[in-house]
Amino acid sequence: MPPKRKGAIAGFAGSSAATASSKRTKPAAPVDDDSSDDYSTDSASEIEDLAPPEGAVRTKKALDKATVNAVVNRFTLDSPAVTAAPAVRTRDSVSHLFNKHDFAYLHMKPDHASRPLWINPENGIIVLESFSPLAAKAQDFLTTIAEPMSRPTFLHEYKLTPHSLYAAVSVGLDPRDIISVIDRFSKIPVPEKIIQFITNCTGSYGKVKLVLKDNRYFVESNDPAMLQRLLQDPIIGPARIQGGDAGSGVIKESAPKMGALVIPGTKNAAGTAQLGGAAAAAEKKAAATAAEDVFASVTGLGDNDQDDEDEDEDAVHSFEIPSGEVEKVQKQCLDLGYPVLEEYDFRNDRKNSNLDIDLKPQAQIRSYQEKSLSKMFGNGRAKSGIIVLPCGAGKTLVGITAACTIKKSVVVLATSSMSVVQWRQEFIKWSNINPEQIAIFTSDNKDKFRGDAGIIVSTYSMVTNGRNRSHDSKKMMDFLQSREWGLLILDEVHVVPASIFRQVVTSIATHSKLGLTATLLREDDKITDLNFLIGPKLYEANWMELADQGHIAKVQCAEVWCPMTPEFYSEYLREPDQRKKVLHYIMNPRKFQAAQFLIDYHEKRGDKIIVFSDNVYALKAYALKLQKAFIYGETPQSERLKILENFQLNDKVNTIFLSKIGDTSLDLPEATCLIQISSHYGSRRQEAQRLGRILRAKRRNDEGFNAFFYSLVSKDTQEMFYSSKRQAFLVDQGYAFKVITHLSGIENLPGLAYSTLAERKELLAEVMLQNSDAGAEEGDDFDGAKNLSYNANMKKRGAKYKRSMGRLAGVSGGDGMAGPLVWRMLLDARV
DNA sequence: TGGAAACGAT
DNA sequence: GTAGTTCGTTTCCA
Repeated sequence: MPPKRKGAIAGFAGSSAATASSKRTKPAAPVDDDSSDDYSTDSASEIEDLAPPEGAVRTKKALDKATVNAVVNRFTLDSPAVTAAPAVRTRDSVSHLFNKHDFAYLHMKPDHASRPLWINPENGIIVLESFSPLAAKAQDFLTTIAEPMSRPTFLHEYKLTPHSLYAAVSVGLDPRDIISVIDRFSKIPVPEKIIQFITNCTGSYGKVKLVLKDNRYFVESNDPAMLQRLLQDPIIGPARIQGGDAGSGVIKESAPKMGALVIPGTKNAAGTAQLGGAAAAAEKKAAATAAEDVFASVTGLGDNDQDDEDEDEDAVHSFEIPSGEVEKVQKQCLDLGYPVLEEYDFRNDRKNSNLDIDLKPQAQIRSYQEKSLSKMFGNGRAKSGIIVLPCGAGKTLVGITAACTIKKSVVVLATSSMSVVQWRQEFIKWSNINPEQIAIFTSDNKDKFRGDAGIIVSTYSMVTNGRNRSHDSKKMMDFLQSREWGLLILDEVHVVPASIFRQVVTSIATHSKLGLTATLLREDDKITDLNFLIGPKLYEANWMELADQGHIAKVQCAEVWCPMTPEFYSEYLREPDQRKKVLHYIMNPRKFQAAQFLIDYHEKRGDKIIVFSDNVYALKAYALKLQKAFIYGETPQSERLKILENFQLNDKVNTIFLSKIGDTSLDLPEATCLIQISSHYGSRRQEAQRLGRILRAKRRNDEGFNAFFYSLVSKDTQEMFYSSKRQAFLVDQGYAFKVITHLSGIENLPGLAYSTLAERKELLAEVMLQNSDAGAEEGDDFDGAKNLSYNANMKKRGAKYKRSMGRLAGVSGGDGMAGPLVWRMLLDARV
């Protein structure tokens, strides 16, 4: 997978450190070696230079990867060496690393050193040298046509996928131009296979459209043969509604004309919008969206207006499908290679009344927000899709701006009732919407908005609730489903693929959908469903870039390795029950000491600290021992508020402990330091979300960082494995996790807990008592038989997975697609 | 206000 | 191909 090597090995806050990457077991994903074509002649001494610091754990895989990347960096930074490299590979100490990913046969262009891209001819993976002077331009282009996979310091990795190419065509790029731009940036001529791939993927895009008319869905195409093909499909055919007037016939219409458009808040914002026709020229300019600008700047091409003319002549053919079948049909079309295009020509929608909404003048859109919106409104119509921005980067404002552009009724869905209230407040803060026209639909508020058009903010569970509804709720749902909406904004869109929540997409009739999230990640394989549930990913911001530009905080991430004390470790090893092992490594006294030390250290520096513990027992134990406030699920609302208020305003309260309640569902005051003592398996999303809690912090700036993120891990336990899994997403975003093996000065901390054996034994006894309590409860349970079979299952699994360990271990760290089961298997295999 | 039920993520 | 656990959320109802 990605080049995991992230920057120099450096000290951290006065403690001995090594980069986490040096011990990561990353898989031999096919990507690894792509960019490594011609440097096999490198000498063995290079490898020795990279030997890990004394004491760091390092697997062979990791060594290989670090070596490869180092060699890449070496060569690409040092162009004379590249030029000197013979085209024919010689047998040496590193040749074997490349295996079948040896691309030495490819001919590099004479001036390859000044070009920033490598392309893998086999799988469409593109590696960008981010230190190239052309990198910024290349990056803009690549984010449009390819999927970002990993963006650490020196080498960024992108992948050409059908979805990314669909998205590229949908913002108006032409396949020939895509190929010619890649060719311009590439060190090697674009491989034939890649050209084929791009042509194939883009050729079928846009031929099939899904259109909502009068609350009915139609599949449309200019090409009758295409519709015939779809109707013959065993899944799509039967879904068709037969006999309806519009359903059976051919509807002739002229395609809507492409129009210029100003996204409110961008550049001259509300100003030009009000000038009307006078500012037509300026409008035209603004409509040449960021994507086109980038494109034009590298190609000299850019104006594709001619294409519209022939469209106008074409008749549009269509058939109707029921709303319940929309998801199925969309998925099937995608599988057939004819992705369904969903666009909303909102400016020519005369049927649905307009909503009076504009951005307030003080709402200034940042460049990346503008860029993401230009992907959505690239051709004057609203495209359905997903925008990915890190926490704190202003996702809400993007959604509001989209609403202000479309100016039709909007539904906003969020995960919790708290964020529903926030969405409404933000709408009122950033736009001139009449507060009476924006209504909240939750369990304790079911008012409608005033007038013909308006905004409704609700939760996913409110809309999907299948059980009996209260009377008001039913009335409100009828209202929601009885009308057409211009835009559906889906906050935290990564939750939508869940079996119940995905219903929202079809149960609300909307012309366009905008999904927003910071972490387009799930630990199951359902995230790709969003491609047909919502639409393509329109934009994904680069976290590091935003941090460099000062839009989000710069965070120093560290993993603190806490050795197990002997008495805890032997109990940990002795304990057969997986679930009970957990408490041993979370309650590890050395981990507690590390937490105590770090809290002390950062409180003295004036930081506000949040400590996360997913495990409630540990949460309470730590917080009580350290005499800090804590919040978890059972904490009553009033107390939550009291604690948060104190945390924000009281100089004496600088540390709070939170359960996973803090991941999403609390509105946290600004913190500058985050310590994680226990977490939920290998959830990459949780890790990213927690980090997001300090991304707003920009107040402090010490050693170049605004905030600190520590993850406390008990050494030589399962936790190490989960921890590396969890970090994968952030590492791909370019974050470097420093490994701290020793916190200097910890021995001298006055009042250090558990420094005597007696204290540690007492703690151990408590932990074991807690565990046996949990066990007793289970025993009392009538479901004893179920438990038995579960345990028996686990045993069987253990045996099975041991056999396949070698192969699976290769998959573990890296392609990010390994499901939870695979991790469990690995755990069983390793322990 | 509190409990029950259902659901989500792992 | 599937269940496993725990803690969180939401809803509605008494």
